[in-house]
Amino acid sequence: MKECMETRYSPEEIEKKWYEFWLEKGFFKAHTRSKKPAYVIVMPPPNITGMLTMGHVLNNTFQDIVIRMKRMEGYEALWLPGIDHAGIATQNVVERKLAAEGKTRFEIGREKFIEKIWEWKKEYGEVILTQLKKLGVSCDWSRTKFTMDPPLSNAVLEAFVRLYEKGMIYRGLYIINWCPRCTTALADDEVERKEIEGKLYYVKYPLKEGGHIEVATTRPETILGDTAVAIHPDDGRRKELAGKTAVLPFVNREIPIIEDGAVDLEFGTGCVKVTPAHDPVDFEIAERHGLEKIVIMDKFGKMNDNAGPFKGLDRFTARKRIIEELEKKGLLSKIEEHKHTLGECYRCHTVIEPYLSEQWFVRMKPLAEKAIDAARKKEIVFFPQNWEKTYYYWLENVRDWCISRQIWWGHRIPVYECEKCGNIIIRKEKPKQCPKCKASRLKQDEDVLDTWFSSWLWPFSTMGWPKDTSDMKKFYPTTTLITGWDILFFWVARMIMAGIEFTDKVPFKNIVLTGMVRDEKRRKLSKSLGNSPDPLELIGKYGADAVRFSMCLITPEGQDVLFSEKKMEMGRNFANKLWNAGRLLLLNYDGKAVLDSERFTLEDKWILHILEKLIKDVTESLNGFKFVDAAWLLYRFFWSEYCDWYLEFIKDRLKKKDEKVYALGVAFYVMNKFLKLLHPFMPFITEEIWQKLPLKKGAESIMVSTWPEPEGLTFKKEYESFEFLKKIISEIRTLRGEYRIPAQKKLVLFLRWITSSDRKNAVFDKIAEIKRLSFLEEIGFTETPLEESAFGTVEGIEIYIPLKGIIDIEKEKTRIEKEMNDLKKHIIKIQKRLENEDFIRKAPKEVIYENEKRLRGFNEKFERLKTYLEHL
RNA sequence: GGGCGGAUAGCUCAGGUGGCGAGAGCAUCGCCCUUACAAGGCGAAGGUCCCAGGUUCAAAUCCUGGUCCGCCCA
Repeated sequence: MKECMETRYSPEEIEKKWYEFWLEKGFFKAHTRSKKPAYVIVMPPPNITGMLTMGHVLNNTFQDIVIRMKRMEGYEALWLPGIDHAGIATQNVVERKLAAEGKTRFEIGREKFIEKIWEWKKEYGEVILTQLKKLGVSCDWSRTKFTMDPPLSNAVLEAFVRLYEKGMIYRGLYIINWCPRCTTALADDEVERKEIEGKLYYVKYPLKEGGHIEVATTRPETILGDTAVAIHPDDGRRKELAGKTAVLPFVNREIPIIEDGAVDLEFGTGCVKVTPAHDPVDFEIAERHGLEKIVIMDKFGKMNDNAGPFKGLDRFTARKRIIEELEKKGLLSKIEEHKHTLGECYRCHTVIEPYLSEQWFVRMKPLAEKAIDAARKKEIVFFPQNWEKTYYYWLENVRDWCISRQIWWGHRIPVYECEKCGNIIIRKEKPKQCPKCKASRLKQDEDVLDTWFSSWLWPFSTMGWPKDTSDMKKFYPTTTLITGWDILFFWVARMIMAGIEFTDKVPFKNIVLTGMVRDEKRRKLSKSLGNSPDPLELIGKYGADAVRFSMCLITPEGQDVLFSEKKMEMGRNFANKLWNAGRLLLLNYDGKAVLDSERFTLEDKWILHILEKLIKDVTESLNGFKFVDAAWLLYRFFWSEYCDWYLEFIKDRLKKKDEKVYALGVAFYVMNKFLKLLHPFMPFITEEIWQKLPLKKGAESIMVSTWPEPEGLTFKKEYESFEFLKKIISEIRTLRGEYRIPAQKKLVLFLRWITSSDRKNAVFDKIAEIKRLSFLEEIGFTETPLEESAFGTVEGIEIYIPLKGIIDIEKEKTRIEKEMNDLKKHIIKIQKRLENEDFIRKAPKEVIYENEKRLRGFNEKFERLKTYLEHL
């Protein structure tokens, strides 16, 4: 009943088949009634507008690895998926779609527009989740959540009301970051700063008292909103200017010259114009000096009534015109090249305008303190640990969070104003009447909440909070969060704050921060650069397993990944190797394989010994979220040990009827454990092979089988003997290579024992295998050195390959001399060390012993090479 | 300006608490279609461990300073 297997692994149908199987069996589902301990991961919800990127591939692979491993370890493993409504991004997408139809959202109105977004969401909103399935992720899809689902929306309103009632939310008129394209406020961390080669304009303001005062600015258009000029109180050079009055060009406003410590003496002329409604620093100066704050732009960044002659111009056009006009008036004294940073909207990359407006804010200090405490007390742990410092730094310098957004898509702020008496009511549901004056006309705040204001509740809003649901009881707090470091502040830190604030618990214990995926030139992957591969194409071409495994192999812990498609071949080739190893076993299997410790051979014990170590090492690496380490351990074990040595070695036994079943017994045993260790990385192919081979032990699927544990099958002595055999075989192969002797040319070879050794037995027992693996006709033994032979030496043994007529004496001499030179260097180094009295006195005994042993080995080898050279 | 991280083979990276003949993968160069696998096998070559000091019996590893390169925050 041999199954047919192609010589090449083709993943496509196999992946589809097993994913359907797992879904059908409900293996991804987690149960609240389970007695098993919970292990929970909540997926960082991708945007509904999102398409799968390599970044998603990377961190969802990591999440899947952890959750699959923990499931196999016997946890009630829950991986909860979901998507995020992504306020600004989604609104932009649907607005663009409307624009294509020649409409704007204002024309169709708020209600209709939101309807459109829901329609859009229905059609495209879950595309990314479908794409994720192709990757093989084992999420509990029955629990898929969306931030705008009624229970999650309820959680958002609940959080808002609670914070408001505690006095932690306030409304105020402040400078915020304004995106004139999205026409909304943004939080500080939603602004991306870019350094640009800009210009610094030096402008003269006439003084009422006569003369001028010169200021420098990068934004001349804001002149129109100036309400003062400031100098530094310690500025001796301009002391006499203080208290005088400047007259603004264009609008002829008289503004005072004031003194304020915030002025940078070194910058520009040392005098700064103060525009309180368009600059955060100037705003503070204005607060200190009681200055007027004049807004000069509308929400689209167009100059307003306060801009006098420039009214109606876009802010950048206004800048140009103002420069021209200043020049005409002779008020522009010079323009300098000037490097400075500019804020951009992180969603649409429009230049941010600092803008005075009324917004809602969350007081962050009290929340941040508790979040810092939690980390200090190790209630949360970062992987890699370094991120802890960044986390502290941000929280220690956190500013209040602007949470209102002037868009339509999102959770509308639950604030109602009585149209009659102006009373403000904060409530989850719209009140029927004003509790104060009983009027029934109440108007809800137009704004919606920042999307992150719903995301920060994600670990518990997805579990049904504020209700005390069975999910909350069983699965909250969650165990591990895996996400990119770029949203440490946006999201991770805020979730910790929210968790502590609303549930009294940190929302997760482990925080694993992955690097960003970049191209080989270290550039971020982006659509506009065209360096962003389509993960689905990659999966189609190489297989999901290969993409997953390759990404693990190439992603250094906590660092950015340099992606290139070529690297996907590593995983694909590995999958093929795995496939063919499975094929080899299957081709030899006649329905009988027996694991019998009485029949273990040297190579059996060797492979079992290193398997034992592999199990420990892989488990440990994964528990420390060191995915690269674990992947390479698996790669090397399987390819360089199991395939290259073990399977090659047992081929002789596979040909013998009475030994075959026992060899297969061990081969299958090791394969079974190995496939399980690999399964979290390559779920599909491991399932396929596991199902094909006689490996099943009471489980329907490898994904619900048990995680391997060390079983005490250690054989130190046999391990070393086998390593010795490997060295002999390698040495012979090296000699062959040196003399370019092709494998077809069978050689006769002589071994000479230098020291009697218990390893002799190992060699005698495995003569057949040694012969086969180093392509020898015959192995003989000799008491004395042989002439005209290629020579090699391994520990207590000398190797001679008679090469009469073939051997090039001069070449051989050079080779041996080079080897002797290298050896001599090391010998001298160790000798010196051992002759050093301080070393003998101070170094640990083991180190001294090790050095002595190594020196003996080197010397022995050196002497043998020397003798050989003399005989040449 | 403040903070964090990095510099090891041509490239990308490993090298907890000091002690290895300094490793891997890819790339390179030989030889081989040896009945699991050419997406393969066997072998080789390739290093001033960024620089300068210091600590130590001993430094790629620890300390100080410097150079260069990333990133984050003002």
